[in-house]
Amino acid sequence: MAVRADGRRRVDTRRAILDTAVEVMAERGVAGLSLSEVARRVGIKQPSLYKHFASLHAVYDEVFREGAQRQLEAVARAAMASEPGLPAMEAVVEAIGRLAMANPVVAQLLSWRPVPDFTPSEEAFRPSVEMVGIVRTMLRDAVAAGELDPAADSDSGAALFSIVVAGTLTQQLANEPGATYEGGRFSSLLPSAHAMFVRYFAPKIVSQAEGQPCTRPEHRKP
Amino acid sequence: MAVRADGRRRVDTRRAILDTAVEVMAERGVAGLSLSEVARRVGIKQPSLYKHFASLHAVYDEVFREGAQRQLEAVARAAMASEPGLPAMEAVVEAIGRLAMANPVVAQLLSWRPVPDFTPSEEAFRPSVEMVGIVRTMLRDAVAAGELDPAADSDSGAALFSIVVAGTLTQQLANEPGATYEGGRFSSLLPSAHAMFVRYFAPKIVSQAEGQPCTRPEHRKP
DNA sequence: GGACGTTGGCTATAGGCTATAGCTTGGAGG
DNA sequence: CCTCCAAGCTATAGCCTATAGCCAACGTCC
Repeated sequence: MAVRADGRRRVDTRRAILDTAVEVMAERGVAGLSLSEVARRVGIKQPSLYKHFASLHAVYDEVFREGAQRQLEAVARAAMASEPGLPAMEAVVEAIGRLAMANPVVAQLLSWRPVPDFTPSEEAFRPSVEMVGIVRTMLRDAVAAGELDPAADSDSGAALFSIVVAGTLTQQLANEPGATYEGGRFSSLLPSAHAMFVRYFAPKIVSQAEGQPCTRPEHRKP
Repeated sequence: MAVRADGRRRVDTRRAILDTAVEVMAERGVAGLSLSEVARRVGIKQPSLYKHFASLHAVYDEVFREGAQRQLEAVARAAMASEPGLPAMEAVVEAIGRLAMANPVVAQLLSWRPVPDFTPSEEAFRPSVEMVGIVRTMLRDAVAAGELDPAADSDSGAALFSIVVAGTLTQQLANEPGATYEGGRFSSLLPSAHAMFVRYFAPKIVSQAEGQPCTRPEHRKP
């Protein structure tokens, strides 16, 4: 394996390019990435960069893939760590929210299409597809546990779930990109947004075993 | 007023530039606008374009301003045409949805920040600010009519409303940009998304006058 | 131990973009 | 009739992506 004058190996340079790319995007906007600027910061000439990535889009694609992968892992971890059903859903929502606010650039790349002509490759997209599967499983679990109406475990249920979660985060990123998870005007509403979803799909038939027969179902304070 | 060789006047050229800009954005993505391409299509040389707009950002700004203005008008019209309260809210949500799907490019420019370094001028943003005012009024009306809990008429109520509406539309635009309002996987859920909001802020105290005292509030089928 | 292929740099360059400078021209208004 | 200026033009600087082609050093294999 070839070694650079300063002793850095290929993998390191590749890593440096990706990290610097995210850094540049953070400063100039996702669509404002410039390979020339990245090369300058990494300390190589711009054409040398093409030894590591075939094109600007290839850099975007790799940032997308790694971001999707990390998101998938965070979601899987959160889902594992909690009881199946609503607790898992809550944990997952929080995990996505925190990750998005910690990596706003990657979050934008994942949830919008901000770069002209760039659509992620199938390969880069795979983790996202897998994540949708996890979400569907969570919904099924919550339905099975009697915590949600069966209607929640459907395409439109999943779509509404993603509307609520992604909607909150994209509003946050568009309007107050620098905020923290707790401090953001929108991101701090993520639990409420999730509660909105849960209430909408509240099960219609209250179990006869629990609660008084003639009580209105609890209204959690909005 | 000077007249061009082909008889077009200044205003017409300006109009043509703006229309062509939207056209180019539709083809190449919002951030993919190129003044050179616009000039080519309008039939003038690229530097001549600077006689009408000071910069690329100025073109974006004007597209933003006009888009925000049209959105404001659509919202105001929809709100006027319906009973204050929930009917007006429903009408407004539908109006925003239809307008966004009919002008996806402008909708993206309004609700994301897709262009590096571009933030709309205060002037361009004014209609959007005014629109927030209308939304707040609608929420207040619905609370006054006893259709929503007082908690809905608050900053977080308004934020949740915009999460639900903008969230639905941005998911649609990001994932299926070409769809129609009715056909879109997400945009077709806009009424459900709105219902989600309404149910979340359902008034806690049911008027004693109406309904049986011991009935669970209706659960509209999700 | 030496020859050689591969890796990862480099320079030069083509062609696209925004933006500025400065020239030209024809119609409007005094 | 003459002047002025709006709105076109060419030329050019300086940024960008991407390609072509050169070269040094390292690892490998005979």
